[in-house]
Parts: sequence; structure tokens; C-alpha cells
Amino acid sequence: MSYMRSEARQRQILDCAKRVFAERGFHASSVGDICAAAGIGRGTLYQYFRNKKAVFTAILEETLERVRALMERQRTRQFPSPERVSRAEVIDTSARMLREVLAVVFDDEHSLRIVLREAVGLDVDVERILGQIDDTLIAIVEAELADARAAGFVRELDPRIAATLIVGAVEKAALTALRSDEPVDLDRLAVEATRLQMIGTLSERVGRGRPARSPQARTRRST
Amino acid sequence: MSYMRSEARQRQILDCAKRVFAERGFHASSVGDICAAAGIGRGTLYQYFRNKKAVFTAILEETLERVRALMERQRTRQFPSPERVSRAEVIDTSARMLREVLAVVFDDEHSLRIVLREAVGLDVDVERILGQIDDTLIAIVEAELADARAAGFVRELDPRIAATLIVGAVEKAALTALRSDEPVDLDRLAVEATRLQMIGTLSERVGRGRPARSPQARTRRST
Amino acid sequence: MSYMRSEARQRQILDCAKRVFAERGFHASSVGDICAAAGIGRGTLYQYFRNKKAVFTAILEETLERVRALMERQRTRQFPSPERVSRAEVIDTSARMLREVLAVVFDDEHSLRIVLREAVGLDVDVERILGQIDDTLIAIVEAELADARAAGFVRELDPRIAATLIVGAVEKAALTALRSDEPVDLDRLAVEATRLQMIGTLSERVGRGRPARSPQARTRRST
Amino acid sequence: MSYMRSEARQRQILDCAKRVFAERGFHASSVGDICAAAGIGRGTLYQYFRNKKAVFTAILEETLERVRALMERQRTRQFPSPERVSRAEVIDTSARMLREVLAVVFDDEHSLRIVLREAVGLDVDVERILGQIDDTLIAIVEAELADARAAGFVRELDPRIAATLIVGAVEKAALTALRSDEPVDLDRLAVEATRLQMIGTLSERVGRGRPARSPQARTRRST
DNA sequence: CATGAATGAGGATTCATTCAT
DNA sequence: AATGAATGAATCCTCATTCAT
Repeated sequence: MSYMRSEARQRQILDCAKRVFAERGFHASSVGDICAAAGIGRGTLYQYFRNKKAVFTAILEETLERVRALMERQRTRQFPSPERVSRAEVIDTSARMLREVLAVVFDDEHSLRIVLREAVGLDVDVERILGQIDDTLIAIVEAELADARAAGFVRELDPRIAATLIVGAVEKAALTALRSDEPVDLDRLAVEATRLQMIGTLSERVGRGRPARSPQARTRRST
Repeated sequence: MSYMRSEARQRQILDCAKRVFAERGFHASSVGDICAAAGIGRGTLYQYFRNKKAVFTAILEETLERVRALMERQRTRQFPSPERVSRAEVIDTSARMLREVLAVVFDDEHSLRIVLREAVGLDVDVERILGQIDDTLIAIVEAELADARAAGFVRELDPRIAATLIVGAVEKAALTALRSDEPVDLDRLAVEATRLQMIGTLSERVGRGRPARSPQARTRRST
Repeated sequence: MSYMRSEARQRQILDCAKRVFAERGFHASSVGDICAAAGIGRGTLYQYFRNKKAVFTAILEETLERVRALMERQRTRQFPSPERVSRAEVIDTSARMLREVLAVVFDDEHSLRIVLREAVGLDVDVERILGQIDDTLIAIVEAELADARAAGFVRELDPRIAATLIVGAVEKAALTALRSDEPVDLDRLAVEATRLQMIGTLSERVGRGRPARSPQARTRRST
Repeated sequence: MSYMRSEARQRQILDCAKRVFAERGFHASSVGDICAAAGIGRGTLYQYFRNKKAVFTAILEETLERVRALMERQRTRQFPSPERVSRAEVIDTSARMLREVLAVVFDDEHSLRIVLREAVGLDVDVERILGQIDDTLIAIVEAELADARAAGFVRELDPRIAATLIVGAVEKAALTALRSDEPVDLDRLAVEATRLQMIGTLSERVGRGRPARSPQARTRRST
């Protein structure tokens, strides 16, 4: 095929491979499929990548890089006094932040599909990268939570676990959306998740009366 | 090998296959591996299952069945007046309920690994079953939320989305635990997740002062 | 299944197998198919036949037996003076004889299909039996031809080759009919074949004039 | 192995496969056998043919093509007056024509074996091609017969049926020869068959006397 | 650099046959 | 005698990877 400078060609292969992997998954995508999509001969791919898995891994590494870069950019910020900010405002701000994180991670829907679906359960190496992506994401949220807690915006909690749950909730929601083939609306997702995670599900009325001993709610199977 | 009644043998194959699939994943597990694990000849497997995928699918279907049965058993329960129950009590009860759901779904760690890792992104058929499992789980939580809201225990919210996020948070946390090869402590997970989901992350102090206009927290990249 | 005297059961298996083999051919018929058709367990078949091929072979041997018995019954018969019989009468008689031979050989359409189609090119052993069937058939016709020639009914010819061609013509016609899924009309076939073989295709007019030297018909591609 | 242009390699595979199939038959020939014969790796075969059957089918299609081409080339030729040609001459010419047809069809003994033995009763697809080969062959002979009849060389007869019987006779004779492992002498076969088919078996003496009523020859089983 | 022809390891699957019950 | 559960040899086929051109 036409000559292309090494770097550009590698980029092109990655982009095409990402699309193919996102659509068919790792195992169902043959090297031939990828090369066909990139408009190159099968042999050419091996001039740029050691093997098929290396292509896949490179795609994941790119996402990991983006996430890491995001973490690098993270700076502690100045919080106002919590009492002076309304809950709605806080939620709004937080949602926007979450949205930005997601935007970075899931650059495009292809990355999203690959990280959340196609790469899951593939292989130890792949799993390691996924773990690093998740860990980094969680660390980012964890740091935010820790900061916010220090500033009095967040109650006492284990920031690690909370971060894990928050990230998980969003990812799973995204995955569920993928399953239904609807385009994933990360904006809405971020808002809903943030609100839920911040103010919780509990009604204000709970526990506002006199403390009772144990007429507590029974499990359903109870009777 | 020794003679075994049809049903028992099928059970045995499923159990061994579940172990093998959980350890190596679908693609890395050869039919020979499964049969070796079950101590049977390769041909025997094909007397009980149409092919390799059918074995895998059967395992998933069993989980789906368990989840569905759980939903069937679900009954509306009597709630006391929300004001008379302390928040701690409610959280405690809810966590126990979530724990029960998880116990049923993730009968054993093998099922857990398969559903959360090995079956993800495998195949349309498999994906469909996973979707059904998730949908059912979410429906269960959704129903609980709706009930609890009707009883005044839960604030106004979209129970569907909230349920998705709750289930997702727990599942992802479990998956993360799997990744670190620690045994998954579903008990602790249930408690933490419940607390987070119920009371949220926000500190009590937020918004308790006079409403400010917009000295709100800025995003970090603020510049 | 129910108890059946050994001989009867063997008979039953053969009959069912014949049907199955005729319909699907040797390779496409599994032992299971045959046993299912016979309403017996797969193991039972092996009490009556050494293996699958033995069943097939037995069917062919039966046909061979019938053909051999036919040859045994063959007796030289009295011929009238050829001049006193009309050509039409001779043809008619011969066709009837051929028809009888066919009737014996191809007892039923299943045997026909098996001998002419399913058994062809299967295996050395099978091929040997087919050869014996053909040889015997040819020998029968050959004997008839030799007799008829001795009696002045048949012209000077190599009775062996002629017999081969006659049998072949009929068999191939039968096979062609099988291919078109029409029921094979052996009656008509016998008459047509006999007429053709007896009086030939040549017109009476040929060579009735003065012998020419060599303005003979040229092949089509002429030069 | 060494590089070879696509077309040449396909040719080579077909030739080797033809030999192997002719010797062992379809089922007894493994893909490995064929590749070993061609001196190529097993995978290479699949670059040129979809699967094993496709190789077999391709061989048959080639024969079919040859037969069809033959039919295309067929031209009506000029016949002299039948009275001016001796019977011997006509037979000679016809035999030569038949010989040419056979030469084309059964290019080599391998094709012969495959068409007449190994392909019989294999499969619906294969059977269809065989049918087409036979139909075309028969159509060729039929056309010749019809021409010859129009020119007064052939008596009144059903050219279709006659053609079927003629082709069948020759094919069966060839098959019989194959069975005896003698090399098939198509030349001799053509002459013998032609003579038989043209002048028939009947002696000149038959029916030359006064018509008798019914002292006709009785069947042998007469009793 | 680019190619695609060649390769063979690897795996799923079938099915005739055995044999414990 | 009858059964059908168990078996594993045998085979086709895919596809990532190599390498001559």
C-alpha cells in the first residue's frame, strides 16, 4: 500500500483495531479483520506490533495513559465553607467533575466498550491493565472525596470504598446502557449517579421521631 | 468411568465446568480441561450438552434461575412508621437484605467470577443471559426501593436508575475484589454499599448556612 | 425392548437398516439411526452384527444370494427354429426374461438404491461383493446369449462383452431414474433396453445400396 | 513450501487431490492425505478451497465443464445417403465418435474413477453434478442419434432412452473394468459398444421364415 | 517497507464400539 | 438378551504468525 510514516501508520492501525475490537470483541476479531479495516496487508501489522494481543493491549494502555494523565493534572483546590454552598450547587459541581473524568476515560464509545466489555476476563495481562485503569480512576475519586471531606463537604466515610462504589455504579450503568444498544448518555448518568451518591436514598423522615427499640423493618421473607 | 445416572452426571459436569471456567475463562478452557476436571472422557460431555457453549450457557442459566426464583419469592412487607426507626437500624436491615440477595445470586465465588468476568463480552447469547440476570437483579432492588419509598423510607427518586447504580456499585466492587485475588467479603461490601447508597456522601454541614449565590467549588482544572 | 427370537430380530435389523441405508447412504447413516429405526438399543445391534459394515455387507450378501440362486435355477431351454418366430415375439420374450432377472435382483427399491448408489466406491470388501453381484448378473445374461446364439437367435458376438453392456445399460438407466426421484419403472426399462439391444439402432437402409468406397460419414468436428 | 502463483497452486492441489480421491475415495481421504500428496501444509488447502468437499466438487465441476464444452462444440454434420455407406463403415465412424466423447469426459483414469465410483451416492450436491454430467453426455448422444435418424442412418426410436442406455452401457463397462483393476481400454469398449448398440444382438435368421403363431421361446423357469 | 502465501498448532466435535448393569 | 452410558480415536478446520518476494 501507500507509504506512510511509521508513527502515523501505527496510529491508523490502532484506530481501526479499536473500532473492530469494540464491535466484535477480541476473539471474534481476526487479525485479517483488523488489517482489512486498516487497508493494509496482514504482514504489515506485525511490523508495528508484536502480535494481536499487543495491539489490544496498546489500546488499553492508551486509555490507561489518559487516566493517569488525568490524575497527574489533579490539584487540590480551594473549597469555600460548606455551610455557604447549597446542596444543589455541590451536586451540580460534582456531577460536572465526574462528567469530565468520564470524558477523559471514555474518549469515545469504542474505548468504553472495550474497557467495560471486550477486555473483561480476557487474560492476566489485560486484566492487569484494566485493574490499573480502575485503580487510577478510583484513586482520583478517592482523592476528591478525601479533599472534600477535609473541607467539610463530605461526611466521615472510608474514601477508598466509597470511591470504588461510585466508580462501579457509573461503569455498570454505562455497561447496562451498552447492552441495550442505546447510545450511552454519560451526561445524564453523571448527574444521576452523583445525586444518588451524595444525598443517598434515605428519606429525611427516617429517624426523626423518638427512637424506637426494635419494631424495625423485617426482611420480606420474614413471615 | 463408573456409571452415573443422567442427572447426577450432568450436575457433576456443570460443577466441574463452573470451576474450570471460573479459573481460566471460556476461551482458555478447552473441552478437554473440563472433561479432565470431571474425570470423564471428552465424548461424554457431548452426551449431556450440545457443545462447549451450551455448558457455559447452562451455568449462567442456573444463576439466572436463582435470581428469578428470588424475585418470585419477593413479597411486600410491612413497614413501620419511618419516624420511629433509627437510620442505623434501617441501614442495618437494608444491608442484610442486600446481603441475602447477593448470597442467592453469587451462590459461590465461581458463579461470581463467571457472571462478572468470564461471561462479559463473550457472545450475543451469553450477553443476553447476563442482561437478564442484571435486569432481574435491578428489578428486585427497584421493587424494594419503590416499596420503601411508598412507606416513606426512601426519598423521591427514579427507582430504576437508583437500582441500577446500587447493583452496579456492588457488582463492580466485587469485581475489583476479584481482581486483587482477595476473597470477596460480600458481608462487608453489603454494609458499606448500603450505607453509602442510603445516607450518601454529603456532609450534614453542607447548605446549612445562608444560601450563597455562586461561590461554588470550581472544578480542579479550574485554571 | 421386547424379547424376540434371535433370527427374527436379525431380520428386523436388516430390514430397517436397509431402509435407512437406502435413504441416507452408508456414511450418513449412524448406528444410532439404524437402531432407532429398529426400535432397539444401540448395544443390541452388536449382538447380531460384528459392526456397522457387517450390517451393510449382510444386506449386499442377501442380494448376492438372490442373484446366485437365480443363476442356479437357470436351465437351458428349448428354442424353436429361429425362422419360425417373429422378431417382435423374440423381443417380447426376452424383455420378460430380463424383467424377471431384475425383479429378483432388485427385490425392492431399497436394494436397488443400495447396490447402484450407496454401496458404490465404499470400500474394498463392499466393492468385491458388488463385483460378484455384477459378475453373476452378467454371467446369467451371458449364458442366455450363448444359448440363444447356439440356437441361432443371436448373431455372432462376444457374449461376455455383450452381456456386460446389456446389464450396464439397464442398471445405468435405473440409476438415472433414481436420480430424478421418479419411481423406477423396471417394466418399461426392460422392454426398451431389450429392443435396443436386440435390433440395434441402425436403420435398415444402411448399406442396402452399392458399396461405396469411403464417402463415409465424418465426425462432426470434421476436419 | 516454495511460493507459487495462486492459480498454479490451485491446479496442483486439484491434481493431487484427484489422484488421492481416485485411489481412496472421498471419505477415506483425509485432508492431510491430500496436502501430503501436494507437499503443502494442511492450512494451505484452505486458502484455495472452502473445505474438503469443495475440493472434490471442483474436480467434478471440471469434468462437467469438459463435457459441456464438448456439447458446445457439437455441430450438425453432413451425412451421405445411407444406402451408399456400408454398415461396417458406419459402425467404425460411430465408434470413433464415441471414443472421442469418452476421451474428453474421462480425461484421465482418475476422473473416470471419481465420476463412476467415488462420487456416487456421496451427497446431494455431488449427486447433482453427477446428474448434470450424465444429462449432458446423454444429450450429446441423443443429438447425434436424432441427426443420424433424420439422415436415415438410424431407425425409428426414442432417442432419449436409447442415448441413456448407450451411455449407461459404456459407463458400466468402464466401471466393471475398473473393478477388475485392469486398465480400462476405452478404445475397445467404444467399438464393442457401438457395434452392439447399432446392429443389435439378434441374428439375421430370426423371423425370416413364415410367421408362426406362438411356439415362441418360453422362459427358462417354464416348468 | 509492504505483502500475502504458507504454515501447523490447537481445539471442537462426531460416532462406532465397548461393557457394566 | 437388551440397554445406553461412556469412551477416545480420528478428523476437519481456524487463524495467528512467519518469511520469501
